[in-house]
Amino acid sequence: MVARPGGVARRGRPRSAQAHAAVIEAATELLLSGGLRAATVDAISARSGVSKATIYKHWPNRTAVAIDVLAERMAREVPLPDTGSARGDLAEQVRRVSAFYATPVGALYAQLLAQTVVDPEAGELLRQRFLDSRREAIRVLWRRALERGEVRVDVDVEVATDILFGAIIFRLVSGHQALTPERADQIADAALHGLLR
Amino acid sequence: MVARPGGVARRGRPRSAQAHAAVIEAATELLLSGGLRAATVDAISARSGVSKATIYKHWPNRTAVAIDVLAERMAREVPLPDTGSARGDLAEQVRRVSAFYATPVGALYAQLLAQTVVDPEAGELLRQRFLDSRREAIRVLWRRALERGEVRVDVDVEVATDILFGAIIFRLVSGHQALTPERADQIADAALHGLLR
Amino acid sequence: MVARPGGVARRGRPRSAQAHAAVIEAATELLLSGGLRAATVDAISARSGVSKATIYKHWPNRTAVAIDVLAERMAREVPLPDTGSARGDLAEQVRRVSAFYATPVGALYAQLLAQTVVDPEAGELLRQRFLDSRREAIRVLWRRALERGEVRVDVDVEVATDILFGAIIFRLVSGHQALTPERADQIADAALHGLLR
Amino acid sequence: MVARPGGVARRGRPRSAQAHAAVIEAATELLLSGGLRAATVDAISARSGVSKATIYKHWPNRTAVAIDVLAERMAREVPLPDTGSARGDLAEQVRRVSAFYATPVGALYAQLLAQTVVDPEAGELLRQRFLDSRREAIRVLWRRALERGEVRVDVDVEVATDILFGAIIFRLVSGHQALTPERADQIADAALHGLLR
DNA sequence: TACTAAACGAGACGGTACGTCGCGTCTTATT
DNA sequence: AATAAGACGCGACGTACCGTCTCGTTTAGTA
Repeated sequence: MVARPGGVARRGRPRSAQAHAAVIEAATELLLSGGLRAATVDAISARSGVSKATIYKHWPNRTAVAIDVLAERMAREVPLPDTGSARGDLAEQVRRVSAFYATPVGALYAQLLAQTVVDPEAGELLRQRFLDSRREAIRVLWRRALERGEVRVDVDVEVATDILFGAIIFRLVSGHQALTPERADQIADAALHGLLR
Repeated sequence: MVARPGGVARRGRPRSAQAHAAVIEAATELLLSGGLRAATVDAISARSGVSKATIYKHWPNRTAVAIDVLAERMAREVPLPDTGSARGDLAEQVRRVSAFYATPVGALYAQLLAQTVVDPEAGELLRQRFLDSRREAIRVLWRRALERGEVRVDVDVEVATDILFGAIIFRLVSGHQALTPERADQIADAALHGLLR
Repeated sequence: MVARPGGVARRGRPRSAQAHAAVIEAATELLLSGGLRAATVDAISARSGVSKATIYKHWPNRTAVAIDVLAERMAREVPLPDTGSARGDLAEQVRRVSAFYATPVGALYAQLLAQTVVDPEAGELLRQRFLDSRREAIRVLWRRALERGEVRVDVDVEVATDILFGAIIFRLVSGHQALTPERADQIADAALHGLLR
Repeated sequence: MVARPGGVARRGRPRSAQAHAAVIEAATELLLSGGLRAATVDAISARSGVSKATIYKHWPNRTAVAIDVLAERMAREVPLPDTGSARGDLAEQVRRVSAFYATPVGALYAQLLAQTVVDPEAGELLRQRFLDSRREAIRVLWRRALERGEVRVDVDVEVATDILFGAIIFRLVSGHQALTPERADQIADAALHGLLR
């Protein structure tokens, strides 16, 4: 039998990994073009050619699909910096994260964060698949800075993380002002001022 | 005859203030007991005795009703402090806001903030009816502090606001740790450390 | 001051004949262009500039307005024939009625007849304002024919009327075939064949 | 594998015959107790336990459901007569149809006929699912009578059908007089008088 | 010339039903 | 035995008319 033009998936049994990838791809496109709203299970199914039942076998709900899309993108696009100084590393990380959030994928993160509040299970999932590893990365930077004696000993690392990134998240979520690189620098400066020795 | 204060005389039967109030009351109850999810237009209509059509004449959608509920509560429950010092006022405000967010109504705010991201119109409305006035309150405190020479001149008030409340919002929205009064104090301390002279 | 015909002098502002006429005109336009469906009270009000409340003071419901429109048109457009023979008169009347029903106003009649079945009050009204006078006209023709000895004595006039016009109504209402003049003639011929001596 | 009788094998879950039947049953009850008015889609859904969405997948609107109810009843309750003579068959059929229309289901037919006029799509459906087969039955009787030489050759079968049943329909729809068996006989007699040789 | 009562336009109101959408589950035929 | 196709119950959406009900504004007749 001749292969189909365009490499369209064949129907039938041997398709599991392929179906998974097709869903992620279709979901990514929908999420980037129309946001979380547009990525309905029906739409993903129609676009990917994967049946709804199969999607529900791979993920518990549509939010979980979106979280997978986000986690994959974030890991790929925002690696940890190492500039040699705590101030430099932390400021650079704020800048990178801020830049990432300004992209369409960043907007997706805000939408997922939002979903979290209404749907606790999605929240747990988002934390597991995404947030925890990001916070852990900050803990590494902070520990490094502590060893170098660059930061205040009396400030908890969790509080520090909240302060450094909370302002950015706030801006991202509430949308009262744009999240420009300049703003990100100002925020990093002012926040670090209270955290460094 | 004197023209009405603030407007032309409207023709036709005026909107029923009673219906409006009944909707707000029913919505409040539903929001507090079941969150944003439970406050469907059908449910509000059934509980308030106000018809769906009327609700849709007063508000564009259910989110707008919830925003009105929130705005009313927040205005009533979180007045501006005046302790005599900038540090005191700002720290006290962070504490109050944080305490408010820990209540069921505060949880509602998080849910609305969430909705905002998915629904830009709701975002605009939330900013108009709620956020702008809260931020304006902070600006007043900041200006007072500037006059007293207590805060850094080179920090923009918008950045300061983001830092002071962003961390709280972050915690509220992402739910990685509980928002206790102690945490609120720590956050206020560390953040203010970077903002005061 | 002259006493009003048939009534006490009424206090207050008299009913506006102009409003009445405007409603009839707007309703006629709506009925002819979009049928009974389109002639909603809201639409009539908007088009005529007469308020809904006023319309409901002049008529009990929208069907009553349509009946008035129909009655006025029918009376104006289909007078009784007098050709000199029973066969001629009756056949001519079948032809005229049939031609009238083929017009847009005739279609309206079918729609009202239909409404009748669902809404008994409308049925009573339609019979009073419209049907009774039409049937009475046939009775006159029939009596004339009886005197001339042209029709069967053993056939009840009501039955005769049903047969003569029922076929046309059937066609009009069920729409299985068009109501052409030729068909009307054929129907008149075949039906009269069973009624004449 | 052998192709299915009358069609290609359909993919996916087949439509539930059970749901279909439940809708028909619930609709029948509602129609008989409260007429076309009472048979709203919401009510049918509630009574049958079948969701609105499913009902709308099986039928385009509520009128179509009622038409199916009617067609099923009529086919079951009014079989074609065969008395041996054309006069007998046709007269008997007029009597049977007339008796059927006098029942609550008959009243439903009138209401549907009514709906038809306002809603052309419903009209087409009613003709397809109901009227055409009834008229075909008459054509069979007429042909049989023609072969026996009992009816006039110069009368079209469509015209004959209109005359025989139009009077009954007229009475049914306009409600000017009751549709008694005696009247039905008189109508059959007078009408046939003009159609027989 | 006022007064007053009814009718008026504008439009809000409670109510009922509409037809649609998305969810997450299920059933059948296919491969 | 995993899939695609797609039907299903559920619940909510936002809209359309219905007929009723305020409002503030004419418009005549009455005092």
